[in-house]
Amino acid sequence: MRVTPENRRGYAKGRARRTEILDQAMALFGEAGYRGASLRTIATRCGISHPGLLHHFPTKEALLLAVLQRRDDVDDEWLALGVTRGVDHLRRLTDLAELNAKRRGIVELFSVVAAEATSPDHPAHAYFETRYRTSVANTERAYLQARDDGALRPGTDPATAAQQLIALMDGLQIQWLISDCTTDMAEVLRAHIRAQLTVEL
Amino acid sequence: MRVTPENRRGYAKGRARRTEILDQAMALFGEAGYRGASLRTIATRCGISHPGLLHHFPTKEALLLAVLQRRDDVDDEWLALGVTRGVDHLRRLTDLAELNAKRRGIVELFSVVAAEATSPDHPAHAYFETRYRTSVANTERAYLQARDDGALRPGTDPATAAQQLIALMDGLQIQWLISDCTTDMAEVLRAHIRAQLTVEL
DNA sequence: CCTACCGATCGGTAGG
DNA sequence: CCTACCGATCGGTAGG
Repeated sequence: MRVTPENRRGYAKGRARRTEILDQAMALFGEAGYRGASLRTIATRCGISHPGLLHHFPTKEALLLAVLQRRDDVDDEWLALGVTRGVDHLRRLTDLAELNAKRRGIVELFSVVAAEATSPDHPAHAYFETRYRTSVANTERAYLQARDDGALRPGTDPATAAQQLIALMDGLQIQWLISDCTTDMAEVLRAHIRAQLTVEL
Repeated sequence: MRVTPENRRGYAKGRARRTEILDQAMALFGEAGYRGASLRTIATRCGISHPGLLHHFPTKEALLLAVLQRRDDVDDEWLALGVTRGVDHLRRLTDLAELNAKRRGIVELFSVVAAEATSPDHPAHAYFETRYRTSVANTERAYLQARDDGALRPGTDPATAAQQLIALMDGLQIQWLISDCTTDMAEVLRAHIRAQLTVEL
């Protein structure tokens, strides 16, 4: 197919529409959960009909997975996985908590859908299973590197510390959401990590 | 009304039915969340029709609140609130995690519904708001008592430690559920608390 | 991208 | 406790 100005406009429009759908879907999945969100509501917020939405994403399930995948891509890039290491990586995680405190929608999305997805038949079950495994593994690697750098307090087990840190982040998000954002997630996280280190965070 | 054998049997039967409904509702709310659970499914599992269920609990919302309240009553009694104090109370919380590892349904119920209830319009929103506040307050009191007993490591702030411990318990439950019960919740909790104490846990 | 529709399911009520 | 029903809403499809 020849690339004419019309074609380019058409593709750009389609991409913009897809992005708008993903944004609105993220917000509603966060507010109402996957089960509680309806395609009609998402579509209306985008100014289209719900069969119009299904033209871009064939099923509700595909839409959810696209939303989750996009958020992960953005956050993984922001975390600079593979670049930062050791204590730097741990600090980066507290920075992420600080950033998340300005993005209620994203925090809602992951908190609510992760809880839903503990059911084995939930469409995002496998996604979150993998996500937790890799999150804990990445964090354990950071603790191991911190130990190699002599920054880890003796008696701190990297594997246990990794499970703790990921659990703490998730639990704090729930508290932050239910307490109407009065919990200082980043500061509570930093206090936890500081107690594990022999160096400044 | 005179207490005849017939009355007693009638009341006992009603109580037994109510208990069965609460048990089945707890299980399904945990599996599917509040929004995802239907009164018809709960009723069928009890061997009655869904209008039959609504004879015992007037609305779905009332049923949810009754389920949550009953679990809290049982757990508060088990925790022996007001009896155990200081380090004993912290140990009691790790014992609760150990007990919960044998009660997947209850863990699911609180994890899934708490996440749902972060929405301000969720029927259990106020319930969880209060629940978190009192849980954190009770835990902070235990840390303060531990400090008075000279059992708390210097530099550990009781208010922060309380937020951490509650968040850790909630986050570990999610990990435990999604990892198909391979996470050792109680042991990870104990490692966290030990690092804060100058005495044995 | 639309309108119009499908069958299924929801919480709750009427009336017994 | 039941049957029978209400209006609303759901995800998805037909057909254009």
